[in-house]
Amino acid sequence: MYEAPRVRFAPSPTGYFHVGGARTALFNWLFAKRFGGVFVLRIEDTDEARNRSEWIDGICSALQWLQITWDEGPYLQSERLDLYARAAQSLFDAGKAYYCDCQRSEIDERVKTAGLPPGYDGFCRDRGLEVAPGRALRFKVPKDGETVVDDLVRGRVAFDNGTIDDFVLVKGNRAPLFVLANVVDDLDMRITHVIRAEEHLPTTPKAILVYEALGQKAPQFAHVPVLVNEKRQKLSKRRDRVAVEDYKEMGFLPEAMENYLVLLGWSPGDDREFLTREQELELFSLDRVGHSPSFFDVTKMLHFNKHYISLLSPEDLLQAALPYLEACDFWDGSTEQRSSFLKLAPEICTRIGLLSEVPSMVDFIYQGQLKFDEAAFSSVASDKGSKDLLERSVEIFSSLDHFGREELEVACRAWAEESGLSLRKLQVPIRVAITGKKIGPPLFSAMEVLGSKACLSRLAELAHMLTEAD
RNA sequence: GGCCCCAUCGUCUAGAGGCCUAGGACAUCACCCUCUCAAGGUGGAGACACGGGUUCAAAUCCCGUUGGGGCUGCCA
Repeated sequence: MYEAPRVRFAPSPTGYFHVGGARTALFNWLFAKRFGGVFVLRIEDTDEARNRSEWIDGICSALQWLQITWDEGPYLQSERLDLYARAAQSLFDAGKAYYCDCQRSEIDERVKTAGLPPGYDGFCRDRGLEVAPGRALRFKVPKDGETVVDDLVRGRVAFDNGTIDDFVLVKGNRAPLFVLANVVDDLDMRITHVIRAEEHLPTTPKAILVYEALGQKAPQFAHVPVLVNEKRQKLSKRRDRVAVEDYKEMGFLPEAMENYLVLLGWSPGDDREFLTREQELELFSLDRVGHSPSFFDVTKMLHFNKHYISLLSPEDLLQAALPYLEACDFWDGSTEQRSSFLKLAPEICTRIGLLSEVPSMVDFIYQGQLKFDEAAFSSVASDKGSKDLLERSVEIFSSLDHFGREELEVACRAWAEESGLSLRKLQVPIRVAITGKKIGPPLFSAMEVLGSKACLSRLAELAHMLTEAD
């Protein structure tokens, strides 16, 4: 369908990696890979406020984390300035652009007194100004006709040239602006398809005009809908949680985030939601991209995360949870610790939504001095039967030949039977004694992993504490 | 203000004129399962913004209205 397209993802370094950017990058990547094309990474750092190497590293590592790999780049626009300067010069020489020394305030004032709509009034268009410090280079937009964007997702969008101001190509300090650098680079990098957020649609006719002025053919455009917040506004750093890094830190798995993101504005056309990369590659197409903005819904993304976490092998869960474990003072990463973690892993991977929840599920195994959840402790303490239950449990468990989950369960069921208590009721104080909490992995598995010695002493200890409290 | 885009359950979406008394998923509610919590299972509630056309037939096509959003910078 498309022959070896060349696409690019061209983020501007802002100090964090925006989820909307991640989605755009993903669509570009999928499109390129689907048709055997090339994915180029280009950093748009022409604005001096946006060029810091650690920000660029941040973009790269976030992309890598999401498994979005680039074939070329990262190219830095800040290192390609001469290219833009040459293009600007040729535009000026051809009479397609002119220098302007107007200050913003002057323009605003003129426009206001003339009762014109806000924007540039073309004051310098015919003044024949030469290049000089402080003078910006503006593009001479044709007065008549229209510029059409044949958008791959939106169809034909026409703009009246009369509504487009003479925009700035090069700043007074010689720095190129977005439209210029963007066009020059897309040309130089032989980009065939520009897949980007819809917010760029209104500036696309400007870009097309520049391509034409340069005597070149414009690439194909595809504008994908933006991501919005619950108030349906474009996601912004100020008011919304937009950094991919934040979600990584919260404990989202990259595959969960990627899978969630691909479904924002695109669908495979059937009821499938959990998709592998292979399936996405097989199914992705621009004409299945929707036209309306999507709400970035963390709750639904959490659902994907739960799913992918539940699929993790014990080893993979450990690996993924390591950063959270290592932040805990009880974790030393010893072989013993790892092996008991691995034993309990199958029980915890269906019980958490975020990797950051892992420590609270396993901490009881590693704490020398068990930390009790306050509410859990007081609910056990307030129940008069707790102490007897605990003392009795020590007797029962210490007589076991083998301290395994099955034996523990059999013993407890028999005990419940004879005492007339439900298994559910009976396990409450035991669970709190063992794990310090009311919720957690299945009790008998937890006990098996902890081992008989520690279990028995914790049981006795809590019983003792309740005695003292009396 | 001007230009542009958008419009199916609360949310993400399926739907490319009859298959739609509109399907799925998340969230939500109920029930089942159950050693806690999850997971899983079953079921419920829940949408074509409005008004005109076109057509034998419209969620699907056209026009308008309304609503939302984006752009309008010597940011990208």
